[in-house]
Amino acid sequence: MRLLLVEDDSELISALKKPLKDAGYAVDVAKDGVEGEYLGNENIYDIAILDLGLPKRNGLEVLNNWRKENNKLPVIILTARDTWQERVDGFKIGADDYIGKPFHVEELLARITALLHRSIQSPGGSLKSGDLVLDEDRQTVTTEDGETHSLTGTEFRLLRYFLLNTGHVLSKSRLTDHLYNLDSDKDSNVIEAYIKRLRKLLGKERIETRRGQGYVFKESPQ
Amino acid sequence: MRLLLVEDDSELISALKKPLKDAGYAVDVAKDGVEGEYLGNENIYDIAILDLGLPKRNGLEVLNNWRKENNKLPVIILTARDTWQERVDGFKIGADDYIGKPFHVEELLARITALLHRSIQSPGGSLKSGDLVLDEDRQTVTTEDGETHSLTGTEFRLLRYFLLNTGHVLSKSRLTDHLYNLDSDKDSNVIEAYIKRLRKLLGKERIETRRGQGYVFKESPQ
DNA sequence: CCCTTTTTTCAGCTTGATTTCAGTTTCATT
DNA sequence: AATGAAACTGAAATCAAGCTGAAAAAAGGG
Repeated sequence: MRLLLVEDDSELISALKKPLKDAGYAVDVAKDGVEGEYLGNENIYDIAILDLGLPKRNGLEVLNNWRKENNKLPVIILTARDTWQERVDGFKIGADDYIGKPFHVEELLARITALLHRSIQSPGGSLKSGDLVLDEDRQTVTTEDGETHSLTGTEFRLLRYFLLNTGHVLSKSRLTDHLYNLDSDKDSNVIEAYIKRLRKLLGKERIETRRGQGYVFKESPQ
Repeated sequence: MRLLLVEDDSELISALKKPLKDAGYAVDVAKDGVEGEYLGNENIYDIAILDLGLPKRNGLEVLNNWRKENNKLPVIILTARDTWQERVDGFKIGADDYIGKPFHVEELLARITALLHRSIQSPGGSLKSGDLVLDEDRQTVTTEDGETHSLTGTEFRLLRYFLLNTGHVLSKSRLTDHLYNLDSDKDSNVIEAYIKRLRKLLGKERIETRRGQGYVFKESPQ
Protein backbone atom coordinates (compact mmCIF):
# COMPACT_ATOMS: atom_id res chain seq x y z
CA MET A 1 0.00 0.00 0.00
CA ARG A 2 1.30 3.37 -0.94
CA LEU A 3 0.23 6.37 1.03
CA LEU A 4 0.46 10.08 0.28
CA LEU A 5 0.86 12.37 3.25
CA VAL A 6 0.14 16.02 2.44
CA GLU A 7 1.35 17.91 5.45
CA ASP A 8 3.64 20.89 6.08
CA ASP A 9 4.43 20.45 9.77
CA SER A 10 7.77 18.63 9.84
CA GLU A 11 7.29 17.57 13.40
CA LEU A 12 4.02 15.85 12.64
CA ILE A 13 5.53 14.32 9.53
CA SER A 14 8.32 12.69 11.45
CA ALA A 15 5.92 11.59 14.16
CA LEU A 16 3.76 9.80 11.60
CA LYS A 17 6.32 8.35 9.22
CA LYS A 18 7.63 5.57 11.44
CA PRO A 19 4.31 4.16 12.62
CA LEU A 20 2.93 4.31 9.09
CA LYS A 21 5.96 2.52 7.77
CA ASP A 22 5.69 -0.01 10.58
CA ALA A 23 2.10 -0.65 9.63
CA GLY A 24 3.30 -1.56 6.17
CA TYR A 25 2.70 1.55 4.13
CA ALA A 26 5.12 3.14 1.70
CA VAL A 27 4.87 6.80 2.56
CA ASP A 28 5.49 9.79 0.32
CA VAL A 29 5.26 13.31 1.67
CA ALA A 30 4.13 16.47 -0.07
CA LYS A 31 4.80 19.65 1.85
CA ASP A 32 2.37 21.98 0.15
CA GLY A 33 -0.97 21.95 -1.59
CA VAL A 34 0.35 22.29 -5.12
CA GLU A 35 2.80 19.41 -4.82
CA GLY A 36 0.17 17.36 -3.01
CA GLU A 37 -2.42 17.87 -5.70
CA TYR A 38 0.08 16.93 -8.39
CA LEU A 39 1.22 13.74 -6.65
CA GLY A 40 -2.33 12.76 -5.80
CA ASN A 41 -3.14 12.70 -9.49
CA GLU A 42 -0.33 10.24 -10.18
CA ASN A 43 -2.72 7.37 -9.69
CA ILE A 44 -0.28 5.29 -7.73
CA TYR A 45 -1.56 5.91 -4.24
CA ASP A 46 -3.99 3.80 -2.33
CA ILE A 47 -4.88 6.48 0.17
CA ALA A 48 -4.06 10.09 1.04
CA ILE A 49 -3.85 11.85 4.38
CA LEU A 50 -4.58 15.49 3.65
CA ASP A 51 -4.02 18.36 6.02
CA LEU A 52 -6.28 21.35 5.52
CA GLY A 53 -3.92 24.14 6.60
CA LEU A 54 -1.32 24.01 3.84
CA PRO A 55 0.99 26.49 2.12
CA LYS A 56 0.35 27.47 -1.51
CA ARG A 57 -2.99 25.73 -1.83
CA ASN A 58 -5.59 24.96 0.83
CA GLY A 59 -6.39 21.32 1.49
CA LEU A 60 -10.09 21.65 0.74
CA GLU A 61 -9.16 23.16 -2.62
CA VAL A 62 -6.78 20.29 -3.35
CA LEU A 63 -9.49 17.75 -2.53
CA ASN A 64 -12.00 19.68 -4.57
CA ASN A 65 -9.69 19.70 -7.59
CA TRP A 66 -9.06 15.99 -7.31
CA ARG A 67 -12.77 15.24 -7.24
CA LYS A 68 -13.44 17.58 -10.15
CA GLU A 69 -10.97 15.54 -12.17
CA ASN A 70 -12.82 12.46 -11.14
CA ASN A 71 -9.92 11.29 -9.01
CA LYS A 72 -11.46 8.92 -6.48
CA LEU A 73 -8.37 8.52 -4.28
CA PRO A 74 -9.56 7.70 -0.74
CA VAL A 75 -8.84 10.71 1.46
CA ILE A 76 -8.64 11.19 5.18
CA ILE A 77 -8.72 14.83 6.16
CA LEU A 78 -6.56 16.10 8.97
CA THR A 79 -7.13 19.41 10.65
CA ALA A 80 -6.27 21.51 13.66
CA ARG A 81 -9.59 23.27 13.77
CA ASP A 82 -12.13 20.60 14.43
CA THR A 83 -15.23 22.60 13.78
CA TRP A 84 -18.54 21.18 12.82
CA GLN A 85 -18.71 23.43 9.76
CA GLU A 86 -15.35 22.39 8.37
CA ARG A 87 -16.12 18.74 8.85
CA VAL A 88 -19.33 19.14 6.91
CA ASP A 89 -17.48 20.99 4.13
CA GLY A 90 -14.89 18.24 3.90
CA PHE A 91 -17.44 15.49 3.61
CA LYS A 92 -19.45 17.47 1.08
CA ILE A 93 -16.46 17.85 -1.17
CA GLY A 94 -15.80 14.15 -1.01
CA ALA A 95 -13.54 13.32 1.88
CA ASP A 96 -13.90 9.75 3.05
CA ASP A 97 -13.00 10.32 6.66
CA TYR A 98 -11.96 13.03 8.98
CA ILE A 99 -9.71 13.29 12.02
CA GLY A 100 -9.03 16.34 14.19
CA LYS A 101 -5.69 17.25 15.71
CA PRO A 102 -4.43 16.35 18.13
CA PHE A 103 -5.04 12.67 17.51
CA HIS A 104 -3.38 9.42 18.40
CA VAL A 105 -1.48 7.59 15.72
CA GLU A 106 -3.38 4.44 16.54
CA GLU A 107 -6.64 6.10 15.69
CA LEU A 108 -5.29 7.27 12.38
CA LEU A 109 -4.03 3.76 11.61
CA ALA A 110 -7.42 2.32 12.48
CA ARG A 111 -9.18 4.78 10.21
CA ILE A 112 -6.78 4.06 7.38
CA THR A 113 -7.44 0.34 7.65
CA ALA A 114 -11.16 0.90 7.88
CA LEU A 115 -11.15 3.15 4.84
CA LEU A 116 -9.03 0.81 2.74
CA HIS A 117 -11.35 -2.04 3.55
CA ARG A 118 -14.40 0.04 2.86
CA SER A 119 -13.05 1.03 -0.51
CA ILE A 120 -12.69 -2.59 -1.55
CA GLN A 121 -15.88 -3.85 0.11
CA SER A 122 -14.12 -6.25 2.36
CA PRO A 123 -14.89 -5.36 5.94
CA GLY A 124 -13.32 -7.09 8.91
CA GLY A 125 -9.79 -7.52 10.14
CA SER A 126 -8.78 -10.21 7.70
CA LEU A 127 -8.51 -10.57 3.96
CA LYS A 128 -9.56 -13.77 2.25
CA SER A 129 -9.05 -15.30 -1.13
CA GLY A 130 -10.22 -18.82 -1.69
CA ASP A 131 -8.76 -20.87 1.11
CA LEU A 132 -6.20 -18.24 2.10
CA VAL A 133 -6.73 -15.97 5.07
CA LEU A 134 -4.48 -13.02 5.73
CA ASP A 135 -4.69 -11.72 9.27
CA GLU A 136 -3.76 -8.08 9.09
CA ASP A 137 -3.34 -7.62 12.82
CA ARG A 138 -1.07 -10.56 13.31
CA GLN A 139 0.60 -10.32 9.91
CA THR A 140 0.08 -14.00 9.36
CA VAL A 141 -1.38 -16.07 6.57
CA THR A 142 -3.29 -19.29 6.94
CA THR A 143 -2.97 -21.63 3.99
CA GLU A 144 -5.26 -24.31 2.63
CA ASP A 145 -3.66 -26.98 4.80
CA GLY A 146 -4.59 -25.00 7.90
CA GLU A 147 -1.05 -23.96 8.70
CA THR A 148 -0.51 -20.43 9.92
CA HIS A 149 2.71 -18.76 8.88
CA SER A 150 3.96 -15.44 10.11
CA LEU A 151 5.15 -13.13 7.38
CA THR A 152 8.01 -10.68 7.25
CA GLY A 153 7.14 -7.06 6.55
CA THR A 154 7.73 -7.17 2.82
CA GLU A 155 6.10 -10.54 2.33
CA PHE A 156 3.07 -9.20 4.12
CA ARG A 157 2.81 -6.01 2.10
CA LEU A 158 3.22 -7.82 -1.17
CA LEU A 159 0.67 -10.49 -0.33
CA ARG A 160 -1.82 -7.92 0.88
CA TYR A 161 -1.50 -6.02 -2.33
CA PHE A 162 -2.08 -9.19 -4.31
CA LEU A 163 -5.13 -10.04 -2.25
CA LEU A 164 -6.56 -6.58 -2.75
CA ASN A 165 -6.06 -6.98 -6.49
CA THR A 166 -6.86 -10.63 -7.05
CA GLY A 167 -7.19 -11.50 -10.71
CA HIS A 168 -5.57 -8.33 -12.00
CA VAL A 169 -2.29 -8.24 -13.87
CA LEU A 170 0.19 -6.39 -11.71
CA SER A 171 3.40 -5.27 -13.38
CA LYS A 172 6.67 -5.40 -11.53
CA SER A 173 6.98 -1.63 -11.63
CA ARG A 174 3.50 -1.25 -10.21
CA LEU A 175 4.41 -3.64 -7.43
CA THR A 176 7.63 -1.80 -6.59
CA ASP A 177 5.69 1.45 -6.67
CA HIS A 178 3.31 0.14 -4.07
CA LEU A 179 5.89 -1.47 -1.85
CA TYR A 180 8.48 1.27 -1.77
CA ASN A 181 8.80 5.03 -1.80
CA LEU A 182 9.42 7.15 -4.84
CA ASP A 183 13.17 7.26 -4.49
CA SER A 184 13.72 3.53 -4.74
CA ASP A 185 15.82 1.76 -7.30
CA LYS A 186 13.96 0.00 -10.08
CA ASP A 187 16.86 -2.03 -11.48
CA SER A 188 16.63 -4.92 -9.13
CA ASN A 189 14.91 -8.22 -8.88
CA VAL A 190 13.56 -7.85 -5.37
CA ILE A 191 10.07 -8.48 -6.60
CA GLU A 192 11.13 -11.68 -8.30
CA ALA A 193 12.87 -12.74 -5.11
CA TYR A 194 9.76 -12.15 -3.03
CA ILE A 195 7.48 -13.73 -5.58
CA LYS A 196 9.58 -16.79 -5.13
CA ARG A 197 9.14 -16.74 -1.38
CA LEU A 198 5.39 -16.28 -1.63
CA ARG A 199 5.18 -19.13 -4.10
CA LYS A 200 7.10 -21.35 -1.74
CA LEU A 201 4.60 -20.46 0.97
CA LEU A 202 1.35 -20.55 -0.99
CA GLY A 203 2.08 -22.90 -3.85
CA LYS A 204 3.50 -22.13 -7.25
CA GLU A 205 0.21 -22.01 -9.10
CA ARG A 206 -1.22 -19.23 -7.01
CA ILE A 207 0.84 -16.55 -8.69
CA GLU A 208 0.83 -16.76 -12.45
CA THR A 209 3.57 -15.12 -14.51
CA ARG A 210 2.54 -13.11 -17.53
CA ARG A 211 5.82 -12.73 -19.28
CA GLY A 212 6.54 -9.14 -20.15
CA GLN A 213 3.46 -7.89 -18.34
CA GLY A 214 3.54 -8.91 -14.71
CA TYR A 215 1.89 -11.31 -12.30
CA VAL A 216 -1.67 -12.40 -11.60
CA PHE A 217 -2.75 -13.58 -8.19
CA LYS A 218 -5.40 -16.23 -8.54
CA GLU A 219 -8.26 -16.91 -6.18
CA SER A 220 -7.90 -20.65 -6.46
CA PRO A 221 -4.71 -22.43 -7.47
CA GLN A 222 -6.04 -24.88 -10.12
CA MET B 1 -3.11 -0.64 31.35
CA ARG B 2 -4.19 2.78 30.37
CA LEU B 3 -7.25 4.22 32.01
CA LEU B 4 -9.46 7.15 31.14
CA LEU B 5 -11.07 8.97 34.03
CA VAL B 6 -13.94 11.24 32.97
CA GLU B 7 -14.69 13.32 36.01
CA ASP B 8 -15.05 17.03 36.79
CA ASP B 9 -14.65 17.07 40.57
CA SER B 10 -10.98 17.94 41.13
CA GLU B 11 -11.07 16.64 44.67
CA LEU B 12 -12.25 13.24 43.56
CA ILE B 13 -9.72 13.25 40.74
CA SER B 14 -6.80 13.80 43.06
CA ALA B 15 -8.17 11.27 45.51
CA LEU B 16 -8.26 8.63 42.78
CA LYS B 17 -5.12 9.37 40.83
CA LYS B 18 -2.59 8.09 43.32
CA PRO B 19 -4.22 4.77 44.13
CA LEU B 20 -4.86 4.14 40.47
CA LYS B 21 -1.24 4.86 39.63
CA ASP B 22 -0.11 2.65 42.48
CA ALA B 23 -2.24 -0.14 41.12
CA GLY B 24 -0.31 0.16 37.89
CA TYR B 25 -2.60 2.18 35.68
CA ALA B 26 -1.51 4.99 33.40
CA VAL B 27 -4.25 7.53 34.02
CA ASP B 28 -5.51 10.29 31.74
CA VAL B 29 -8.21 12.66 32.93
CA ALA B 30 -10.96 14.35 30.94
CA LYS B 31 -12.83 17.05 32.80
CA ASP B 32 -15.99 17.25 30.72
CA GLY B 33 -18.20 15.08 28.59
CA VAL B 34 -17.02 16.38 25.25
CA GLU B 35 -13.35 15.85 25.95
CA GLY B 36 -14.12 12.50 27.53
CA GLU B 37 -16.04 11.29 24.53
CA TYR B 38 -13.24 12.35 22.23
CA LEU B 39 -10.49 10.68 24.23
CA GLY B 40 -12.53 7.54 24.69
CA ASN B 41 -12.61 7.13 20.94
CA GLU B 42 -8.83 7.21 20.76
CA ASN B 43 -8.67 3.48 20.97
CA ILE B 44 -5.76 3.42 23.38
CA TYR B 45 -7.58 2.91 26.65
CA ASP B 46 -8.21 -0.38 28.32
CA ILE B 47 -10.97 0.95 30.52
CA ALA B 48 -12.89 4.14 31.31
CA ILE B 49 -14.35 5.43 34.56
CA LEU B 50 -17.23 7.66 33.59
CA ASP B 51 -19.04 10.05 35.88
CA LEU B 52 -22.64 10.79 34.94
CA GLY B 53 -22.90 14.37 36.17
CA LEU B 54 -20.54 16.13 33.79
CA PRO B 55 -20.29 19.61 32.26
CA LYS B 56 -20.95 20.08 28.55
CA ARG B 57 -22.21 16.58 27.89
CA ASN B 58 -23.93 14.14 30.20
CA GLY B 59 -22.19 10.85 30.93
CA LEU B 60 -25.01 8.70 29.64
CA GLU B 61 -24.90 10.61 26.40
CA VAL B 62 -21.15 10.10 26.13
CA LEU B 63 -21.54 6.37 26.66
CA ASN B 64 -24.39 6.23 24.22
CA ASN B 65 -22.33 7.94 21.56
CA TRP B 66 -19.43 5.58 22.10
CA ARG B 67 -21.64 2.55 21.69
CA LYS B 68 -23.29 4.01 18.62
CA GLU B 69 -19.86 4.25 17.04
CA ASN B 70 -19.30 0.64 17.95
CA ASN B 71 -16.69 1.57 20.52
CA LYS B 72 -16.51 -1.32 22.95
CA LEU B 73 -14.30 0.34 25.57
CA PRO B 74 -15.08 -1.22 28.97
CA VAL B 75 -16.86 1.39 31.08
CA ILE B 76 -17.53 1.72 34.77
CA ILE B 77 -20.16 4.32 35.56
CA LEU B 78 -19.81 6.55 38.58
CA THR B 79 -22.68 8.51 40.01
CA ALA B 80 -23.88 10.47 43.00
CA ARG B 81 -27.48 9.49 42.72
CA ASP B 82 -27.54 5.76 42.90
CA THR B 83 -31.07 5.22 41.77
CA TRP B 84 -32.40 2.02 40.43
CA GLN B 85 -33.66 3.77 37.34
CA GLU B 86 -30.37 5.36 36.44
CA ARG B 87 -28.52 2.13 36.90
CA VAL B 88 -30.85 0.39 34.51
CA ASP B 89 -30.40 3.17 31.98
CA GLY B 90 -26.65 2.86 32.23
CA PHE B 91 -26.63 -0.88 31.67
CA LYS B 92 -29.12 -0.60 28.86
CA ILE B 93 -26.86 1.77 27.02
CA GLY B 94 -23.94 -0.55 27.46
CA ALA B 95 -22.11 0.18 30.69
CA ASP B 96 -20.15 -2.77 32.01
CA ASP B 97 -20.33 -1.89 35.68
CA TYR B 98 -21.67 0.69 38.00
CA ILE B 99 -20.62 2.20 41.34
CA GLY B 100 -22.47 4.79 43.43
CA LYS B 101 -20.83 7.62 45.34
CA PRO B 102 -19.60 7.66 47.95
CA PHE B 103 -17.51 4.56 47.43
CA HIS B 104 -14.28 3.13 48.71
CA VAL B 105 -11.30 3.30 46.41
CA GLU B 106 -10.67 -0.36 47.04
CA GLU B 107 -14.06 -1.23 45.69
CA LEU B 108 -13.42 0.74 42.55
CA LEU B 109 -10.05 -0.97 42.12
CA ALA B 110 -11.66 -4.34 42.56
CA ARG B 111 -14.30 -3.59 39.98
CA ILE B 112 -11.67 -2.39 37.55
CA THR B 113 -9.69 -5.58 37.92
CA ALA B 114 -12.79 -7.68 37.60
CA LEU B 115 -13.87 -5.88 34.47
CA LEU B 116 -10.48 -6.17 32.82
CA HIS B 117 -10.42 -9.86 33.60
CA ARG B 118 -13.89 -10.35 32.25
CA SER B 119 -12.70 -9.38 28.79
CA ILE B 120 -10.41 -12.40 28.73
CA GLN B 121 -12.78 -14.82 30.46
CA SER B 122 -10.67 -15.07 33.55
CA PRO B 123 -13.15 -14.80 36.39
CA GLY B 124 -10.75 -15.76 39.17
CA GLY B 125 -9.01 -13.13 41.23
CA SER B 126 -5.59 -13.71 39.72
CA LEU B 127 -4.24 -13.64 36.22
CA LYS B 128 -2.91 -16.92 34.94
CA SER B 129 -1.26 -18.10 31.80
CA GLY B 130 -0.15 -21.67 31.72
CA ASP B 131 1.88 -22.19 34.85
CA LEU B 132 2.35 -18.50 35.55
CA VAL B 133 0.33 -16.71 38.20
CA LEU B 134 0.33 -12.96 38.57
CA ASP B 135 -0.85 -11.61 41.90
CA GLU B 136 -2.19 -8.18 41.09
CA ASP B 137 -2.48 -7.00 44.68
CA ARG B 138 1.01 -7.95 45.73
CA GLN B 139 2.51 -7.28 42.30
CA THR B 140 4.28 -10.61 42.33
CA VAL B 141 4.55 -13.46 39.88
CA THR B 142 4.82 -17.15 40.60
CA THR B 143 6.70 -19.11 37.99
CA GLU B 144 6.51 -22.75 36.95
CA ASP B 145 9.14 -23.77 39.51
CA GLY B 146 6.93 -22.44 42.29
CA GLU B 147 9.14 -19.45 43.03
CA THR B 148 7.44 -16.16 43.77
CA HIS B 149 9.20 -13.02 42.58
CA SER B 150 8.20 -9.48 43.35
CA LEU B 151 8.07 -7.18 40.37
CA THR B 152 8.96 -3.55 39.97
CA GLY B 153 6.20 -1.23 38.81
CA THR B 154 7.08 -1.33 35.14
CA GLU B 155 7.74 -5.04 35.09
CA PHE B 156 4.34 -5.58 36.62
CA ARG B 157 2.47 -3.34 34.19
CA LEU B 158 4.18 -4.87 31.19
CA LEU B 159 3.57 -8.42 32.32
CA ARG B 160 -0.06 -7.72 33.14
CA TYR B 161 -0.59 -6.21 29.73
CA PHE B 162 0.95 -9.27 28.13
CA LEU B 163 -1.21 -11.60 30.19
CA LEU B 164 -4.35 -9.72 29.25
CA ASN B 165 -3.33 -9.92 25.60
CA THR B 166 -1.83 -13.38 25.36
CA GLY B 167 -1.27 -14.49 21.81
CA HIS B 168 -1.59 -11.08 20.20
CA VAL B 169 1.21 -9.26 18.44
CA LEU B 170 1.93 -6.17 20.48
CA SER B 171 4.08 -3.54 18.82
CA LYS B 172 6.60 -1.60 20.83
CA SER B 173 4.66 1.61 20.29
CA ARG B 174 1.46 0.00 21.49
CA LEU B 175 3.26 -1.22 24.57
CA THR B 176 4.63 2.22 25.36
CA ASP B 177 1.16 3.67 24.83
CA HIS B 178 -0.29 1.35 27.40
CA LEU B 179 2.50 1.61 29.93
CA TYR B 180 2.88 5.35 30.05
CA ASN B 181 0.41 8.17 30.01
CA LEU B 182 2.57 10.97 28.70
CA ASP B 183 3.52 10.93 25.08
CA SER B 184 6.71 9.01 25.42
CA ASP B 185 10.03 9.32 23.69
CA LYS B 186 10.26 7.38 20.47
CA ASP B 187 14.04 6.90 20.38
CA SER B 188 14.40 4.68 23.35
CA ASN B 189 14.68 1.02 23.99
CA VAL B 190 12.99 0.87 27.37
CA ILE B 191 10.62 -1.78 26.13
CA GLU B 192 13.49 -3.90 24.88
CA ALA B 193 15.21 -3.51 28.22
CA TYR B 194 12.11 -4.66 30.11
CA ILE B 195 11.44 -7.48 27.71
CA LYS B 196 14.88 -8.70 28.58
CA ARG B 197 14.13 -8.60 32.30
CA LEU B 198 10.84 -10.43 31.88
CA ARG B 199 12.55 -13.05 29.78
CA LYS B 200 15.16 -13.54 32.44
CA LEU B 201 12.38 -14.05 34.94
CA LEU B 202 9.97 -16.17 32.92
CA GLY B 203 12.17 -17.88 30.39
CA LYS B 204 13.21 -16.74 26.94
CA GLU B 205 10.66 -18.70 24.98
CA ARG B 206 7.69 -17.11 26.65
CA ILE B 207 7.97 -13.87 24.73
CA GLU B 208 8.43 -14.30 21.02
CA THR B 209 9.94 -11.53 18.91
CA ARG B 210 8.30 -10.71 15.60
CA ARG B 211 10.97 -8.62 14.01
CA GLY B 212 9.57 -5.36 12.68
CA GLN B 213 6.16 -6.07 14.19
CA GLY B 214 6.37 -6.55 17.92
CA TYR B 215 6.18 -9.25 20.58
CA VAL B 216 3.86 -12.15 21.29
CA PHE B 217 3.33 -13.50 24.78
CA LYS B 218 2.72 -17.21 24.63
CA GLU B 219 0.59 -19.25 26.98
CA SER B 220 3.00 -22.11 27.10
CA PRO B 221 6.69 -21.80 26.45
CA GLN B 222 7.05 -24.86 24.12
C1' DC C 1 20.41 15.15 52.21
C1' DC C 2 22.16 10.55 51.43
C1' DC C 3 21.44 5.92 50.19
C1' DT C 4 18.79 2.43 47.74
C1' DT C 5 15.97 0.96 44.16
C1' DT C 6 14.09 1.60 39.79
C1' DT C 7 14.12 3.38 35.31
C1' DT C 8 16.34 4.92 31.26
C1' DT C 9 20.20 5.41 28.21
C1' DC C 10 24.14 3.97 25.72
C1' DA C 11 27.37 1.46 22.66
C1' DG C 12 28.81 -2.62 20.82
C1' DC C 13 27.09 -6.94 19.28
C1' DT C 14 23.97 -10.54 17.16
C1' DT C 15 20.59 -12.10 14.28
C1' DG C 16 17.23 -12.05 10.81
C1' DA C 17 15.24 -9.50 6.86
C1' DT C 18 16.25 -7.57 2.62
C1' DT C 19 18.72 -6.92 -1.48
C1' DT C 20 22.07 -8.16 -4.79
C1' DC C 21 24.46 -11.20 -7.66
C1' DA C 22 25.68 -14.71 -11.03
C1' DG C 23 24.33 -18.54 -13.19
C1' DT C 24 20.34 -21.11 -15.10
C1' DT C 25 15.97 -21.88 -17.11
C1' DT C 26 11.95 -20.66 -19.75
C1' DC C 27 9.54 -18.63 -23.43
C1' DA C 28 8.28 -16.05 -27.75
C1' DT C 29 9.95 -15.23 -32.06
C1' DT C 30 12.28 -16.22 -36.18
C1' DA D 1 16.27 -25.50 -33.46
C1' DA D 2 18.64 -20.96 -32.50
C1' DT D 3 18.28 -16.62 -30.42
C1' DG D 4 17.71 -13.08 -27.02
C1' DA D 5 15.01 -11.27 -23.44
C1' DA D 6 12.61 -12.18 -19.27
C1' DA D 7 12.06 -14.68 -15.32
C1' DC D 8 13.82 -18.04 -11.83
C1' DT D 9 16.90 -19.60 -8.34
C1' DG D 10 20.22 -20.35 -4.37
C1' DA D 11 23.58 -18.26 -2.02
C1' DA D 12 26.15 -14.29 -0.45
C1' DA D 13 26.42 -9.50 1.00
C1' DT D 14 24.36 -5.82 3.19
C1' DC D 15 21.61 -3.50 6.37
C1' DA D 16 18.80 -2.58 10.32
C1' DA D 17 16.03 -4.37 14.31
C1' DG D 18 16.57 -6.20 18.37
C1' DC D 19 19.67 -7.87 22.29
C1' DT D 20 22.72 -7.18 26.01
C1' DG D 21 25.48 -5.65 30.12
C1' DA D 22 26.73 -1.90 32.34
C1' DA D 23 26.47 2.66 33.71
C1' DA D 24 24.00 7.06 34.25
C1' DA D 25 19.92 9.33 35.72
C1' DA D 26 15.80 9.67 38.26
C1' DA D 27 12.69 8.47 41.87
C1' DG D 28 11.67 6.99 46.44
C1' DG D 29 12.47 6.35 51.47
C1' DG D 30 14.65 7.29 55.67
